[in-house]
Amino acid sequence: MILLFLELKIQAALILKDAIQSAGFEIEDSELYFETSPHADLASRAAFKLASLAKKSPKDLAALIASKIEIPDGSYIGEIKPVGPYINFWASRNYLDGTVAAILTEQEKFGCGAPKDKILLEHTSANPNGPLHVGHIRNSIIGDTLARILKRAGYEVEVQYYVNDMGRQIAVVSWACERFELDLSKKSDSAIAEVYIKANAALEEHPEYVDFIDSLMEKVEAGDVGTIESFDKAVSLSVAGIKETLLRLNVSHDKFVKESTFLKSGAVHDIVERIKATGRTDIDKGALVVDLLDYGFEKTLVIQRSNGTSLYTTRDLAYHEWKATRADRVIDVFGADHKLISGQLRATLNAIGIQEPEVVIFEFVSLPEGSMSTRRGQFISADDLFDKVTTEAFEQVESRRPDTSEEFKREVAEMVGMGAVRYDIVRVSPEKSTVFNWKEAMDFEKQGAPYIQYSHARACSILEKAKEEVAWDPNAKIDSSLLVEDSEIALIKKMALFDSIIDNCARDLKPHTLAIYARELADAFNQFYRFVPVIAAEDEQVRAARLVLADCARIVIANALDTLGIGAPESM
RNA sequence: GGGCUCGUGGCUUAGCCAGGAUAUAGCGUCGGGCUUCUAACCCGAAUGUCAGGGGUUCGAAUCCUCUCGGGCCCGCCA
Repeated sequence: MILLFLELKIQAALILKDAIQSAGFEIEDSELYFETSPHADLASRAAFKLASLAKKSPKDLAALIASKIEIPDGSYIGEIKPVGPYINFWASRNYLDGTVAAILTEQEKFGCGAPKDKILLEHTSANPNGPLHVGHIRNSIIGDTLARILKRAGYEVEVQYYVNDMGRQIAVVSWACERFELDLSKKSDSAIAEVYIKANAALEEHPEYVDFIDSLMEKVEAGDVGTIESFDKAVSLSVAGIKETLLRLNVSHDKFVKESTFLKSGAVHDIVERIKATGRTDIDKGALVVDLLDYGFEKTLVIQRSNGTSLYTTRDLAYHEWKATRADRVIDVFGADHKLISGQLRATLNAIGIQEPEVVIFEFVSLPEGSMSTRRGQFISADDLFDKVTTEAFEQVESRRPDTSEEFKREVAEMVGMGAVRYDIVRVSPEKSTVFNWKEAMDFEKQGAPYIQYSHARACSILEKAKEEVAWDPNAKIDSSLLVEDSEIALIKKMALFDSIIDNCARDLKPHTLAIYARELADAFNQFYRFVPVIAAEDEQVRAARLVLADCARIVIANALDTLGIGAPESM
């Protein structure tokens, strides 16, 4: 793994720190105040911070520090200049040439970090009471993109889907399957949703049926074989459909872990005992509750119903205990409705000395008519969205590339459509609640996934043509110092940022930053494409260098798309 | 009622955690660009009291506080 921008920053820090010390001041690494800036490749605001201490103006101080700067030979830093109170850093030719060389050497590994700890990441974990809807896939897309980012950053990542196979909703599903006829001509998860919606309507009309649902839950908890089988059957049908949907979204899980596992193993019982041993528990109207007041929670947390059965929370505690033993870090991606409960979960785990998960919260996706609900049948299924988007994409391919084969059109439509869905969701930062909008989701003109994919296809197209027309050899040695045009340099610098983007995303657990970077990278390539002739370059050496640059762009765009879980078509 | 969170041009959105150089980009609008490597592209223009008030600071979209508006949550659902 070769560091570029991250290395540039390290070198800049050393140089600046030495200069500040030569100027007679002490400063910590964390006080160098580096920032990326439109005015330079890297800028420092350290002069502002030292100003009051030094009793000098930031401007004078910046000039003083700059005058003490010594750049070692071979540095990634080429020039450092004070501009007003700022100390601006520009990259050297060495950095640009190093970037091109690193991309060629590392290819699809470009941007990867050093090997790190093991992370266990849980995402999606939607209840198996119907198909995934457009709210659930925000979880899947954020979770899957994070998993890809963390892997590229160097972590060993195991991804899990936690399957609720014994809660109240599942009891309703199981009851629904017996009471109403399943239409198995449909996709299995949709068939489940259909009877689940009917069952909920029936329960609302006849509240007396609720006792029966309760008895089902008690039977499962007691290990009644027939009831467990009936729950399992319903859950399997839903999960099979959910897996199909996730596969199409290019989202994968290493394990589907069932809640009931922890009841059967005795882990749920054991963890309740451990919590009791802390002296924090109490009986409130027959239910076992945990006092978490010292963790800032006014209300107690119920971990056992008055009839003695466990709750989702109880089983989730046991699940997290198990996860903590399998990895160095545990990360959960949850919807905003889990904010409070995940805080209580963390507090309880902390109270019994178990490693707490890091929780990534995303806000809800609602419909113009209100929030989505499987129970009420108010949702847009992910399958429906995928079908509509890929159908629209197919029409686009048909009109833009009429001479291509049916198979080509279908493949491109799938990549473009699904890419558009993933990009549209991942580009927005998780803390914003959004309203689903068909028009936005179907728009391929804006700078979304198709824009990035198109730039990749363009790069591939140049290279293909070069192989045919000028017998281009991708392995031929080139002189990258011939890449001197503004748009060439801007493209190289943008590519060099990839490692630090991955690093930042992995640290902050914020995948939208990568989405924005990918778009800017495509932007930089498109400008190069527009302003600089590659195959038609007059000088043969220059042409060879530009072809390599196009190849580098192809590699980095493909890596960025791959990390976003979006396909990179060679032609579209 | 209480807690958490969001509010940035007509619409969508970056920057906010770690306060500093003309506030990011897209869509839409207006104008320009295909005899040249795929125009799902590129270039230019107009559009902002960064929800509103108050405070901290040499300096606030960013920190604190209040108000308003949207979303989510508030013990035996998950």
